[in-house]
Amino acid sequence: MSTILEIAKLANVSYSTVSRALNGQKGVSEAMREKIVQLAKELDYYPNSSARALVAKRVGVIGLIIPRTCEYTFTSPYYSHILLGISSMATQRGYQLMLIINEKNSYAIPYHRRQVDGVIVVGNHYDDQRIFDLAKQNIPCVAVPGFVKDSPGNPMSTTSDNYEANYQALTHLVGLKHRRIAYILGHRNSKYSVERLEVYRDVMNEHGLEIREEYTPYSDFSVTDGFRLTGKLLDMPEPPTALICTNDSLSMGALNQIKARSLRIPQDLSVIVTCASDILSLHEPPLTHIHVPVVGVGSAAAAMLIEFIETGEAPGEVHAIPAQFTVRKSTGINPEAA
Amino acid sequence: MSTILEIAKLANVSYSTVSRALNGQKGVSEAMREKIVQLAKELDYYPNSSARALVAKRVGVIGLIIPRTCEYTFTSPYYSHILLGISSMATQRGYQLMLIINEKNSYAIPYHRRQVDGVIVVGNHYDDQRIFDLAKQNIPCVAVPGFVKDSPGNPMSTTSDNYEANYQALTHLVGLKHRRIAYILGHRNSKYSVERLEVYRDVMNEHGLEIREEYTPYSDFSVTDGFRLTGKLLDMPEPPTALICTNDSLSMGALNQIKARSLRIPQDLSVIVTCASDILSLHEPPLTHIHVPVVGVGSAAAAMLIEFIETGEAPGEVHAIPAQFTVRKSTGINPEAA
DNA sequence: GTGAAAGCGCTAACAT
DNA sequence: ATGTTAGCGCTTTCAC
Repeated sequence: MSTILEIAKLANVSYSTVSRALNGQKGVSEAMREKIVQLAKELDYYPNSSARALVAKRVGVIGLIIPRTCEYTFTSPYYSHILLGISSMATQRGYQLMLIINEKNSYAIPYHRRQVDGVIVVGNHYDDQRIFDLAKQNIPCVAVPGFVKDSPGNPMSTTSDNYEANYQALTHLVGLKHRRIAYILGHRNSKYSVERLEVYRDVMNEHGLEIREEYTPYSDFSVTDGFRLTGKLLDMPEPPTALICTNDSLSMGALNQIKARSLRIPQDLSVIVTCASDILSLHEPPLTHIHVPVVGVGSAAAAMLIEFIETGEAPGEVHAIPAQFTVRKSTGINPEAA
Repeated sequence: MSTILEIAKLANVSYSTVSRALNGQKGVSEAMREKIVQLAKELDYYPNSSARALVAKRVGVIGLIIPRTCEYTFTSPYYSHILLGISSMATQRGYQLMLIINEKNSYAIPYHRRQVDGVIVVGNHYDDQRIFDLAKQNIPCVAVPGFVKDSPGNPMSTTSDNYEANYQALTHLVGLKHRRIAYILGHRNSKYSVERLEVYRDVMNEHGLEIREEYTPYSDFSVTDGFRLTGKLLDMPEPPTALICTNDSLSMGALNQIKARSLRIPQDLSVIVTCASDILSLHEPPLTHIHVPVVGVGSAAAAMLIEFIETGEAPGEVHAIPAQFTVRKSTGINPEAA
């Protein structure tokens, strides 16, 4: 494993010149720079990051904290796409990611050991006090996909703004004469469920439609629950004529159920799916959908954190990226109203 | 951020004494050690890992390489459980994990920069030459879940041994008088598909049963494909009376399809699922299954790599952990033979 | 049992 | 344009 010193010897210069040349600083003749760069290539030289970190007081690593409660993170397209976003931004800005799964102790330790320059906490469980401790200790930190309440003590966060897109989606259904609209939500405590239910109520009230609690069931976000709950909704004496699901997995389960019953979309049932990934993009008919920009949420989180690490300034406490509503072929006029 | 020096001052000793005390080395009086440890706690001291790495020539970090082709890694229970295994072993042995997703250049760079002491490559695509380059450069490296051919040039790997468990499973079905047995495989190029098909042929031949290619379809490993292919199998003029699926997702899709058609398990169809996770563990009836010990495969990979990093000795080139076959209630006598 | 000093590989301020 | 030097925080000889 070659060092700067060997290059210096071969180039017949001091090693500080080599350092300058390799770091693109001025004060080196072009000829010498080329010679050194060439030599570095030949010797298969790479700078030792520990040595560099020691003097720079920066390691160029971001800690990705996956709380225990989020082990399922990996299995959800939602979270895996957030990770992709974080990862691509980190790479682009020259940072590495350190994976911290199931940390039993304080989330601050990797920072104290100077293994990371800051952390991104994946998860929105605001009962995990350790997330707030980070902010209190002034450790560079972004929570994603954020919290419901963004009180002053909260860390920075990035998230998606789902109100407007959902408002459009529900209004679209009402415009198609649907009156019995179901919305399969996620966990009862999730930010997203709270948010979605709020829009649902707003739109229904606005149009003087009845709000039935059984039309907005909570779920565990899974394919299976999507399948099960859709079945339950369709088995009601007065089944909904339109259905929205709150994430990819639920949507997939719902579509399976509908297919299983040989119901036609949108003739028998209008469906709007929410998607973070593209696993539903090939569905026939093309789906009217709400696209949640999670890759963007992830990359925004990384960008925000890096900004803070490098400048010490928080670019706003919360960064919300709007979801997009797109009409395609899975929604149609309510058959009962035709 | 406090250093060893501050502790030394407060304790009125030199900083080498502090280092000894904190690292549990002998040559420090018990009284002094306690005083120093106490002081460290009060000052919220943590050793700077870069400084330590610089002298130790070890960083205590393992690189987790997720090739581009494995982005779906995160969404598959199979892979996410491997990650859990790797992660828990790494933690236990005091190593951190660095996530390297979608690396465009050589996989060797993080090692050359001394950011990691070795790498685990997740994936079994033997068309990725960069995996073999690692081994050639003598970089500590384990591939998981391994390759089909383990020729001398291959890196170390850990994997699951599925022959025996599948042999038992298929023999179990034959014993229940099934003659038309379907096996939904994974990708055509996957190690697992090759392996499974081999057992399938062996067992069928052994019992003089006809091998029909349409009973062993390839898939993309997904829930959707499990659903679709099961439908296709059941729609055949001579549908199978027993079905095995090669992973969690396919199994889930298959069960959805079977439920969708209101077929009874095992009266109408015997089913054996393959599972790495516990997402199917609550199914009714309880499923006869092949458990693939992927968490173990992951932790074995990490253990193997760490062993190699610390001792320089390869603990065998391939480490295969046997899968387990368990009979429960989802398999029964072939109704046509009753 | 404890201290002094060298050195890990690098950057950066200060000389020349 | 290039060299010299100090120092980042730590471990580890080698003295005493």
